[in-house]
Amino acid sequence: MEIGEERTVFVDALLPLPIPRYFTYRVPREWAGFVQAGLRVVVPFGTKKVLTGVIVTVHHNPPKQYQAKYVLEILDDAPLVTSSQIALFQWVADYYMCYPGEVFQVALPAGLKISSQSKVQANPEFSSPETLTEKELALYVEIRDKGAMSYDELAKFAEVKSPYHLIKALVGKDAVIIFDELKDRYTPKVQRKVRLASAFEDKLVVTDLIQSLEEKPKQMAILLHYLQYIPVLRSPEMNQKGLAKNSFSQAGLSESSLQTLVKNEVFEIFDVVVSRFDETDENFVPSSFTLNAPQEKAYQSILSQFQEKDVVLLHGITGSGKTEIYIKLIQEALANGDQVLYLLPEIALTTQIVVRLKRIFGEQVGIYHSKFSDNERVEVWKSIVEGKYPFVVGVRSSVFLPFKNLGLIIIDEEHETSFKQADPAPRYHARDVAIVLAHQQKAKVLLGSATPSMETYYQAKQDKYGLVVLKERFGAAQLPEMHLIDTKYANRIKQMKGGFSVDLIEVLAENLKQGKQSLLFQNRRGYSPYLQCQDCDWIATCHQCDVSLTYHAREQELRCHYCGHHESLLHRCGACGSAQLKTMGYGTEKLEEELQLHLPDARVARMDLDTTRSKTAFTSLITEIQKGQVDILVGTQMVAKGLDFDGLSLVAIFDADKIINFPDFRAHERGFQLITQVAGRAGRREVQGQVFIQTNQPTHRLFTYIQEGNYEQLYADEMIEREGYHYPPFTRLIKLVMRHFEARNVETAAKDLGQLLKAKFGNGRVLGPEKPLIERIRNQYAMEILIKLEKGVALAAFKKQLREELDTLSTKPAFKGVQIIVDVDCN
DNA sequence: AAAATCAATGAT
DNA sequence: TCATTGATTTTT
Repeated sequence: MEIGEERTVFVDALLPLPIPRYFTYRVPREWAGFVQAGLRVVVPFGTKKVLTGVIVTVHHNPPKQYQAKYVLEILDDAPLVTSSQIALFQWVADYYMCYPGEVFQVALPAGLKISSQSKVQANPEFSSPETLTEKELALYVEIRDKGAMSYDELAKFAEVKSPYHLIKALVGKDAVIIFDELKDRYTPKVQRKVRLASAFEDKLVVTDLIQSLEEKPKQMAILLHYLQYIPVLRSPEMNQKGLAKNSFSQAGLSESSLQTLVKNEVFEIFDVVVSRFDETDENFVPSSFTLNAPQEKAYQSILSQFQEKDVVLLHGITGSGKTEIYIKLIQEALANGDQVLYLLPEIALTTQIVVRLKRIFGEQVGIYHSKFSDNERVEVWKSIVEGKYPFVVGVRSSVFLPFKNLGLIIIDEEHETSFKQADPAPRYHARDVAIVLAHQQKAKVLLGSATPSMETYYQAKQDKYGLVVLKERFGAAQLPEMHLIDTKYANRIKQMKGGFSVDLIEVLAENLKQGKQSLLFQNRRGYSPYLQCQDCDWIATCHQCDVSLTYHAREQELRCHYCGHHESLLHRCGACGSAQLKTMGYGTEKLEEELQLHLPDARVARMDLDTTRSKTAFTSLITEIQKGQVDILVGTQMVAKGLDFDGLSLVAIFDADKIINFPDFRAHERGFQLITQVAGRAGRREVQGQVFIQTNQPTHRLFTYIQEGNYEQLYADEMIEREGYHYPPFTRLIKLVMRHFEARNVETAAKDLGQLLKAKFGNGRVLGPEKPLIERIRNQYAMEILIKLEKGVALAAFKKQLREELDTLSTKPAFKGVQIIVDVDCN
């Protein structure tokens, strides 16, 4: 080809779809010059659908099998997705056995994905309704009355699964029109501002203006208010920035007088795009602090271990002041010009730690969190691209942000299972992806935890990761004192009042008398997990899941915590009709109520999913507790993470047995972590905290380890167990879940697959198929197969084989309609 | 994943 | 013969 001759430009785009390939589109000539990888494009896909994708490669190879469609739109001037991000998406897809499109889908905030939805509207020129059948007419009338309807709505209205034929008929008769609704979901936040018209940016003119308003006190007040904040006389250049319009109304000044001034062209109103996070603290002073001796030692140790190792584990007991060390490291990295990512588990993020980081890092910090609206996520993404936030505090999905020069990643509460995404693919572990991301960017990773995961601690012991231990609590704080309450014994000597032992009520009462706060932990929301008939033992269950329904007292409802189904409270047994229905078991709601009975003077509050649905509810509850307006807080595991209340001196664990008897190989690890974390909430200041644990097996060794804070012994025990039974960290687990509406279909399919995998990969490696804890959810039956891969197995090759095996299998008749989910490194 | 197409079954 | 439903294929 001649130099200078124009060649058609094509791009391969990554689309947010579960399809294992990129799609090629042709670029219109006018854009050919500036297309590049990382730009978002809007492309047609299928018949009448439009998607947002990202350019992965730009080339000149026309596809041979088909005619490429045109790119419809290019959304960015500069790349919004970096090439290293695309590489990371690919890695995640390979490792977690899903598709790059699925990773792209979760990585990109919805606001950055323009979407189209096909809708139908009535044709205004349609004039011959007599040609329609009765059904068609009804549908036509509905469409006309509603203005527009989506396919889904249509299908629902017409009570058919696929509305396509009906629509085709209506379109054929010219009764309706199909149209695409394109919507860019991101709307920047604007602030309405007021400034003086440029003619008044002169001292003399302003002085004249003041004189002319002598007789108009209301307008004068407005001008003076403005000059108070924007001293135009002294520095006219400040006028351009203007003053927030709402500041006038907040000061109680007249809206109409302001309007008059605007009309007289004294003031002008304009909009600026503002960040959603800038509670711009103009007087912001970075607060400084000094590390105590153990912290300083740990800090130095981390620095020196970073010389050799890319990942260091900071094992510091609760209250040892890990955060100060993080802050020091972050400050150092930022001073170096590096970006920093601070990963936190979902719930911990809405709390005090963020406030504190904001106070220290001011406008440098961006927050990436699901409790914020999607607009805010978009803003963080764009700002990072522009280099505005060198420091990001975020949840799981923030590992997919467009970092360019990360120097440090901190993963706090490293052991938290919420770092692993469970349901829609990609089922990734943010900690592990972060380590890959760090490697990619040549950054260091600091994992922090009081109770590290067995996997991480193992890596540290194997010398793969560095290890720094921090054993002393910060300041004068002491570790809490632990007491076990034997509920079996208490029951025998009739010292139980409902689920409360008399001892527990006594210590709560005593703490209340001393004016101190208590925390009652029970990992179960709602009023009671069962509703049971006293005559025939029948239990209310969900009609589409194999679980009991939880009674929620406030709504007077029975709820399924798995499918979201809810119904009003039953008054008669579903089997025998008896009215003797009784709530069984204890949820947080019931504990709240019983506490109130036992301790009528206590101010009891509850913190669980149900009371903290909104961001405001959560924060207002926290301030209430901080102000000391709550004596006893009843809460689920969300209280275990990152909450520090100074006045909290007593922690009670209502039912420890549930936690440690969980049928899972990680039950002891989880039990140790959870109870230690909850206990750590007690006595953060000078006062020594008290922890009371109700259990019917007080001699269980796990409690001894927890009481002694003996993580090492737990680790040693677990290693023996896990090596013996081939569990992580000695193996890697891949879980296959099969689902189908017919129990028999899943069972036969699972059996087939199990046999095939055993034959192919060896009996020892394949476990199951087994029924999961909950056999049926949303009317879908499930079966599980667990694959254990010992050290040294070539993972990538194995996964490729497994993928091929699953793909060929899914074409077999026994597998028709059976959904197979692959979960790598499952929890 | 979603929509179109193909195949099979049922109603008039 | 047409309509409806379920399964399979295609998407660039």
